[in-house]
Amino acid sequence: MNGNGRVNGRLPRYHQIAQALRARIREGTLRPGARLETQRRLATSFGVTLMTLRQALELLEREHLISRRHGLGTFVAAPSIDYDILQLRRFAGDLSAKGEHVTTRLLAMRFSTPDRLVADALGLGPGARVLVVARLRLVDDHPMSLQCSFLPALIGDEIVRADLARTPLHQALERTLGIVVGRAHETVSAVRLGRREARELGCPVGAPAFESERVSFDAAGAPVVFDRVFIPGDRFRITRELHYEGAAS
Amino acid sequence: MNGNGRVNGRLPRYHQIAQALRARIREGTLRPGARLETQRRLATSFGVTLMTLRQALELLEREHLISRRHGLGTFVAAPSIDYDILQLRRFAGDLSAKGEHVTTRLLAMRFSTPDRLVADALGLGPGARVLVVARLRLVDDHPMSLQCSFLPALIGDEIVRADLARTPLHQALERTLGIVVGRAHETVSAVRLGRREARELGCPVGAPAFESERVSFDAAGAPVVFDRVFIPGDRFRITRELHYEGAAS
DNA sequence: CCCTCTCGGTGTTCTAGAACACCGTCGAGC
DNA sequence: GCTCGACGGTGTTCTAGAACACCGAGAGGG
Repeated sequence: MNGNGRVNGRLPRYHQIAQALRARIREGTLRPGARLETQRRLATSFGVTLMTLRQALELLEREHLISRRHGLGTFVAAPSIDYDILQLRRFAGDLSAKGEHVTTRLLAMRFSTPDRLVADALGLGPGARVLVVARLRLVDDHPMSLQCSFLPALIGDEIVRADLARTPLHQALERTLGIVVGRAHETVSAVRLGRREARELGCPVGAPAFESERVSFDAAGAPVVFDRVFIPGDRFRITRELHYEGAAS
Repeated sequence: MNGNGRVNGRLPRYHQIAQALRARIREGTLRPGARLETQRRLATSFGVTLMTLRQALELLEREHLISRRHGLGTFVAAPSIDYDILQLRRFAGDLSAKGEHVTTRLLAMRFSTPDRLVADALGLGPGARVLVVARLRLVDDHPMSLQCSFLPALIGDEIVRADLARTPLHQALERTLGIVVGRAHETVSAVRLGRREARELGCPVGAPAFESERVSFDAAGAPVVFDRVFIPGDRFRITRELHYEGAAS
């Protein structure tokens, strides 16, 4: 009747519902293989429409937390096993090991509202505030990479005081808040440098560069920090060593 | 008013719509970066409700074919494919699993003298001859990567006969010569596409791209093949999952 | 000149209801 | 005893409309 859109300023209703169900699954109230209540029943009990509830289920299915089967029901999916075998080396940027002189210059640190990609990655609703930390990494006083980190406001409040020009962010997180990063997901693409990035890095606009976007998660699986890094292509390379096991048949 | 569900026995309406839009993108009626019509307008022109149209867009967004931006519009995404760097070599296999149509076009195969970098990597003296194999990888008939492989003449003599448009090089090496690649070293950098690469890949000259250079070694540790691959940055991303073990050691 | 605020356009979330489509089961008929 | 068809339960697709939320641009104030 009212088509209210959103009454309160928080997360969309279907996100909230998804979170609630996620919690039930994580806590074991809903065990793998168990069948959820009927969609209609769930909708009623959450006080929303069937369509809205289905949006929530959509999210969960995309995360492989549930599986819906036409005519049968909705089931908690078996936890997918992460068979990540190879321990990937770190970026070859571990230059400090090579005796290079690496420094960090803090460019900016302020609160702001993130763009959609960042907000999504951090699981924040639109309008949430984050702490943005912009840093320039220099090798032998030559700009090497431009890094923007985004932290949820609650975490950012505590981090603001740390001396991020000297202390690695991960270390600050651990010491100040006891947060340990246990997992991260990283995406690297090849892009052209924009005006601002080029200026900070001292490159011509449009120079080829790596852009890395990384989400780090704490031990509980909650997103902690989003990093966006630009590295000019002429100053950096990714190297890796591959080992092909057992050449199976 | 009818809430028809499905009148005909075919695909759901929103799937049909998604297909129609997919076709427009593939055929170039909608070019990357272009803005689609308003959701409301599209809904009207397809004769469906906003909600139904949005379901179609949902599909396309999940496929990374479009990107929707609140307050701005819906845009055709630059073709881009997530890929796990760990499995770079199993290129075709993974994509076809996603339902993409992957083909290889053999551009050239001839003997020539390699440049210094290649010769060094293969442990050859100056003036040695190598077999050069240039291949274009296409995903859904759209150029995806340009790959040049260099093999020492002795190996190349046997490989010339293989149908490299259909047979993976590694497979040909194993079947024809019993050579099994056991290890490889790869370097990835961000570069600007040169004239020739851009032409083959159908990109503007100077477009940002990944360049991967890889040396593969056989079980005895002898270099077997050198690969140089160009992948436009708007069609490819490296993704990886990192796991930080509990500060072991 | 710069900052702010409003405004129109665009995507987003939600409602209330209806008609399907798919699945397993159970009973009638052979 | 076995097969097939109806049935109830469950997920799926769709409608028509409404109220938001977000963004960029342009107008107005400092």
